[in-house]
Amino acid sequence: MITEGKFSKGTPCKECPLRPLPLFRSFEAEEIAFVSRFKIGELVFDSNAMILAEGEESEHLFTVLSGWGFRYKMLDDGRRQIMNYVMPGDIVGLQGTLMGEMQHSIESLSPVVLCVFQRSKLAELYRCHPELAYDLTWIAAREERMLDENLLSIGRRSALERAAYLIAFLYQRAASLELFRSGWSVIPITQQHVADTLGLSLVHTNKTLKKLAARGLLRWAEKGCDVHDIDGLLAVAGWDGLCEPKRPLI
Amino acid sequence: MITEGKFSKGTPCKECPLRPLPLFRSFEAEEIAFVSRFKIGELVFDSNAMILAEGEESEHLFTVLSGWGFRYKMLDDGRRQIMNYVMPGDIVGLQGTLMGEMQHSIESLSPVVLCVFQRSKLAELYRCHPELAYDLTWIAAREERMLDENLLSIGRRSALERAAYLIAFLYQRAASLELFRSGWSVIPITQQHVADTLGLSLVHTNKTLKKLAARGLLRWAEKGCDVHDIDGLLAVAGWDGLCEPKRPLI
DNA sequence: CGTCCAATTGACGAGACTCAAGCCAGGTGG
DNA sequence: CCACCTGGCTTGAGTCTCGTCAATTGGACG
Repeated sequence: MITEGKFSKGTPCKECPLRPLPLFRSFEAEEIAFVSRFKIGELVFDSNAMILAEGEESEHLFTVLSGWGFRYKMLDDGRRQIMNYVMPGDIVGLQGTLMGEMQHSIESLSPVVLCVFQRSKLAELYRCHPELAYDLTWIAAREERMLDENLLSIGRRSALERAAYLIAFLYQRAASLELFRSGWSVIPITQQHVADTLGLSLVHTNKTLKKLAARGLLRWAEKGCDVHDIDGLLAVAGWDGLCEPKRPLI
Repeated sequence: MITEGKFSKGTPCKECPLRPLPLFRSFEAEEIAFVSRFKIGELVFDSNAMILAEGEESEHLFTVLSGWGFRYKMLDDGRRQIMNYVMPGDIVGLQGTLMGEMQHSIESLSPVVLCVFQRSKLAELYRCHPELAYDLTWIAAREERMLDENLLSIGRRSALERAAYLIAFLYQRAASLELFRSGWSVIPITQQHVADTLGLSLVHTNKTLKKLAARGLLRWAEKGCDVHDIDGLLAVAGWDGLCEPKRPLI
């Protein structure tokens, strides 16, 4: 379960596989040059590894280069709530970097590669690269927006709507990152993850997902959820779908 | 219900009544001078006024100078979820400023005064005042942290725990702003607000609050919730309480 | 004195939880 | 190669939390 990440030098930012995606805004050569100096290497994790733990003081700031993970908190008695999922391009450890101690944990759902940034250079980023500083705030505001949607879902949607919303949400985020190019559109989570995201029990989550499957909207596959009918899911959730403008990337 | 705010010139930032509070970090004269130029006036709202509406393009950025409000989203059929509450020192409209359209609405719970900032000067803030830019990111991260706690609560705590958590949370935030100096510690919300925050029905919320009242932890007063035993509430919620370091203020 | 809003209360049903088994695939060790 | 184990999915039964409906109270206000 808990694995230390392996450190390596990694790819230079100039050749970053994410930047060319249409999802991300374009970058000045100067910005990329700074980010290159900001980045001190990469960390590689297996599936089901603890990437960051609540209470930890994260020395660094990270960007997800590849893979899936999830961000969660736990109560003392073991109840777990998943707050959000992390995917390529997402920033990880910002809270810890800004405010000291991490208030949540992050685990991987698949092999994950993180870009590691030097915390001490953060001040330089704010001083010398206001556009990137702005981007950091923007990314924090984006996370807030996702949390708002999630909260709306858990607080006010029925179990069926919630489940449909979650799967549609994850599908759309992954699709916009072109993670499904291989033909398969499988989201690498277990039903326990779904339950802990939706605030439901595992048993009831299972029965709810069955209903969505019975309508032909999805199928539970070997290693996750296979989406069959994204429009159907959106309709059940009563959700317009993700509408993301071009995103920055640190 | 819906009221247009009234605009006025307002107090100069040098004499801001919030800054001297021990809760906020100290500021350089230069920073205050910039913020003074950044601020273009004040907006005053009555109780129960719509401060910002979902879908609106907010022309400006705001800081709450005084009063209480709440931030919420609605589903098409009228179900409402309150995401968080806004209190003095909180920034309002950042999402709208950064990303265009507002994705949530804000209403006042009491008379509210907002400081109005010129959106067009935001770039200058990032260019010339990296510490303030950093503060903006910090504040966004703080909001995220509150949302995380809230999500944990709604997803995984029982109705009684949730209610205790919410009241304790609001009480502590208000106390740290010294809003209760007058002797009264009344949180100006209705049970409908509590219900819409906790994701419960009004009836069940009422019964839950009665249980807390029966234990002597609070009392429902004329115009809100009167906290009697904050430690008792924290204990029921299984929560350590707010632990906030010195905060920035824009 | 009526009206309105918020709080309250009781009755009843639906949705969600817990408990308890069973199933199936993949991995491991003999 | 097979027996065993484990993790994740499935299912049924019984219980309880929580939602809905409906009616009432009580204070504030005109």
